[in-house]
Amino acid sequence: MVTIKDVAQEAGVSVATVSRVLNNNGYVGADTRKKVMKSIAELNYSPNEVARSLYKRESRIIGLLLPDITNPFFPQLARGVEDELSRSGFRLLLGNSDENVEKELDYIQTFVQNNVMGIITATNHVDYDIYEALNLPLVLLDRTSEEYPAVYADGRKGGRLAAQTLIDKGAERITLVKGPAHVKPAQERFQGAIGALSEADVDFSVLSTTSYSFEEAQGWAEELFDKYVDTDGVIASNDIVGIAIIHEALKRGKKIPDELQIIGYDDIPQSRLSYPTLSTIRQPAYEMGREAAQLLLKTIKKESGVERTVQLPVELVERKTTRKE
Amino acid sequence: MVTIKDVAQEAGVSVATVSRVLNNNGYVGADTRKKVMKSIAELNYSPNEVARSLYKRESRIIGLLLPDITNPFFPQLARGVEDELSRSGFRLLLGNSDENVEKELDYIQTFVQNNVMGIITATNHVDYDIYEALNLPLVLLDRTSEEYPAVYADGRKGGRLAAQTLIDKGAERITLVKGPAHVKPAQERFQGAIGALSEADVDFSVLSTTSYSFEEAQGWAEELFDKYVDTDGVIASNDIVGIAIIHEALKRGKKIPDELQIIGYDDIPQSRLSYPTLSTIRQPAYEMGREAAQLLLKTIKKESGVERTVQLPVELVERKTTRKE
DNA sequence: CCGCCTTGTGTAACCGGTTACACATAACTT
DNA sequence: AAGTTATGTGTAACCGGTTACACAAGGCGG
Repeated sequence: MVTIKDVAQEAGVSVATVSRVLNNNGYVGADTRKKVMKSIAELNYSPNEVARSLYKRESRIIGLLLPDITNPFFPQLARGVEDELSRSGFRLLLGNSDENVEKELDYIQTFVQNNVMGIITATNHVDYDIYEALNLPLVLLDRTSEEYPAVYADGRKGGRLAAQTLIDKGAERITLVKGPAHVKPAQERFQGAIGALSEADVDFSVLSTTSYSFEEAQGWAEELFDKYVDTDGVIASNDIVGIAIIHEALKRGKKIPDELQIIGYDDIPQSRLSYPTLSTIRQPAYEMGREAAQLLLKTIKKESGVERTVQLPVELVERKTTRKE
Repeated sequence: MVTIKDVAQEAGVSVATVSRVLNNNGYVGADTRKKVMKSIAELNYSPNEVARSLYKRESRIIGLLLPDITNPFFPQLARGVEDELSRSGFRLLLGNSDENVEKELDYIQTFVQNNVMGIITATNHVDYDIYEALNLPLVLLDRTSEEYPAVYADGRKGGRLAAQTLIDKGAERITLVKGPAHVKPAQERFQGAIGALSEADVDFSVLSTTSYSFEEAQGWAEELFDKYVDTDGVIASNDIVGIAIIHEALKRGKKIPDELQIIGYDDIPQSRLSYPTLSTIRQPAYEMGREAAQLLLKTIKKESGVERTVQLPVELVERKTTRKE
């Protein structure tokens, strides 16, 4: 490993001078600078971030904690975060929590141990002590909070919009699929939908589910049609479940959207590739990731007047699983 | 921030003793140990990994470089790597290269600067100097190599299997979709398919594509049916493109699998949710990630007799876009 | 010509851990 | 009882950077 000492020796100067050249601060004579640069290039030296981080008590790393990168909604968040962060030279320490408190605390701890400059987290447990004790810039992503800066899309409004859409398009026996109870955004969109349904003149039933996974989505879909045989409108808990429902409906010979309308949530990329293409409530995931990164960067730089929360708009994307009026 | 000094002071011992307690090495008296433990708990101390890493010249971080986490094949690899690695207390520094050399080199450099203990990379550029100069355990993932340990599934065989399947099931005018030229695994499966097609008695044509993205997949599908109107069997470059082709085919009123058979590649989770469900060549992505992590860990621990390469089997998954004999 | 400011560079302390080494005491050996 | 070994603990060097401080030399105003 080539260190700053090697460079100093090669250039015939002290390590302090090399450091000054590297960081472009303090006084350095023009020809000294040139010599040092030459030595750096010759030795192919690049400074050790760990040593730097130790002294400065900062780093160029931020921690990103997501529930499960395998759920297609999250890679987009992650890319948004990464693309924005890497423009400022930051790197990502990534963790999947599986919505599990222990894993989460574990990751947060190692983030801290590694001197991360900030944390972006999609947690359902902001209330835990660890976040409070955390003396670090923190941004919640895809989650709301009064205490911390947060970037999210309006789940209540989204749920409402999903329900209202089906109502407007003439669904009369709506089934509302409720996402996992411990996942906060799932509950918000559920509440929104319940609100709109309650105010309207429609029958509806609720199917409770406990996961978002591909493996189980098919099971929920089967359960749905077994229990609510004559439903003519389904509000899915997310697009994965929505696509599973399309699939099961076609298998059972239901005509979409004439006999059955379906609306998803998230607008993951593959929703445009389902058949029929899935109407859904779009959350701008990539944008959310970018916004969270920007917010975190501003907090790190201690810029004044930084927004506490950024709420991004949800939007109805009409495709082929809902009727044209 | 509470440091080892604080703990030492609180417990009335030296930092060396605290360190010995932490690392469970050297001699420590039973009651001293107890005192130290108590102080650690009281102060809620957890050691700074950065300082540790600096002295030991090692860390509990490994670098993972993937082309694009937004492509549904890769999150599975990433989860496999993470799940396996976290069992040994390692964390993941993640980068997306977009198959772009500069980004790749940039990430590799920061990995090194952060004292990562090893790197897992899905690169098309192993031949670059930087990997050679890298004095670090390296494992290639989803890529083959003579020089470095590698974990991959047999692309040639997979391509061959895809083609042979369509031939066996009676397709007579096959279209082979060729993935991006700079992506190595894409070329291997392409070569495999070409091989099988050349040996058989079928007409076939090749459609060249330059990306795997959701956005463009639909375009490739349209182009395919515009150019090769009467094709009755498509070998897609991956499942995303495969699903886009199903979609376009249904839109054009083709009967699947009677008039048109389609076979994908990868077996991403959503392939089970397409309609009709996509027949495909399965790569065990999660397993591949795990294997790569295991291989890397073994290399780090300098275990002897570590395999150079792990080739995982590809497998035909027959679903509804291919005929039953 | 003298005092002061600007410029340029080196020395050494520091960040928070780990560990080689020194030293002291207790426990065995023979 | 003296020598040897095992046990327990502290001091200080070290990892590779950054920076406070000291010091020297040159430029400039009065």
